[in-house]
Amino acid sequence: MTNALRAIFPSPDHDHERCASAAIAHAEAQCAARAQRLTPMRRQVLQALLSSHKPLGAYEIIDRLAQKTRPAPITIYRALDFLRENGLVHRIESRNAYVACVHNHGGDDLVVFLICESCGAVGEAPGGAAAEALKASSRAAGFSPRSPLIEIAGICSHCRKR
Amino acid sequence: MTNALRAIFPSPDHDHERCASAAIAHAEAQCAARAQRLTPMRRQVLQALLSSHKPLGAYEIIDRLAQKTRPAPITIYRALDFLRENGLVHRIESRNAYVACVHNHGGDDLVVFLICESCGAVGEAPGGAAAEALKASSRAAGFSPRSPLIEIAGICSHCRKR
DNA sequence: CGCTTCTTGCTGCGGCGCAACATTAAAATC
DNA sequence: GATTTTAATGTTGCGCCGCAGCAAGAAGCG
Repeated sequence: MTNALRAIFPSPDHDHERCASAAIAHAEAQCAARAQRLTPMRRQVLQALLSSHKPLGAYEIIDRLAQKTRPAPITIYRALDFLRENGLVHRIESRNAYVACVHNHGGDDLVVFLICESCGAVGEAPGGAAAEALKASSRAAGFSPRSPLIEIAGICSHCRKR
Repeated sequence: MTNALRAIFPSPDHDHERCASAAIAHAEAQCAARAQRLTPMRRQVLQALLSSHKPLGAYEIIDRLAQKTRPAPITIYRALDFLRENGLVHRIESRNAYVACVHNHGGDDLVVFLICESCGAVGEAPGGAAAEALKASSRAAGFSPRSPLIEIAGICSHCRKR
């Protein structure tokens, strides 16, 4: 798990071009497989989120798409809903913001978000053992868990070095 | 941990009167110990939250306090800030709402929230092993965690029985 | 082509959260 | 006790968040 976490947090000098285009390619494949339509609007929203690993609020997304016509908030939310339903985007609850998923995990897989308070980047790690343990223990307590939400704020290694 | 989770989720037929007054007493003790002032406003906000184990939004709190004068939102937020800083109230990020703390844990202790989607009640359990494991593994990944946020939505045992 | 379905646009609204400043109340100091 | 200092509350205002309800346009299908 340690390695998974390390591997997953975006390094400031990774090949982000490649990273983003891989995510787009995955989105296309995912939608094709599910017979879902990755429309221009949805693609634009996803690309806006893929421009960095920092979560964006809906209104920030609007600003970035505001080339000719400025889309209404509801338009963005609908695109985000679609992308989330298809596991392409996550909502960061503690930020009221959204990040593109670069992890290619199953739709209902548990994910741990590492949120750097310095650079704002968000890393996404498989929940793995810890999440399963949480589910198991809450189940043992008579609670029927849907899926745990785990967000960890802190300082990433790259920011700490500086 | 299993027992802790079970013990902590509020049963619909627990002695809530006692539960709430104990929390108030603890708040007074806590504030006295820290030389902090539990003003009428702050006490009222805490009591509003203690009226149930369901998280309340800031504007719901306003409605409940609206006896004579309707406090402004900022007033509530300031009271909530104070109560949170003193570990008397938690914010449920996934709900944009707040619950009174009935767990008497240390200020920076890790807490797991069990949120029943049926009755809306929130149980609070010591994060214990799972939270420590999360911190440890994120630290091993070079990440310096502040404190993990763990919220688990699902159905509580009392609602499931019905 | 006409129909159905999906997607997007438009209008409007309410909750959330706080900044900046003014006012009042409580502590501290003399 | 009067004054100064500090803390708490009130007032005004604003921007983001998230969606309901309805209308219009685009894509798929027989």
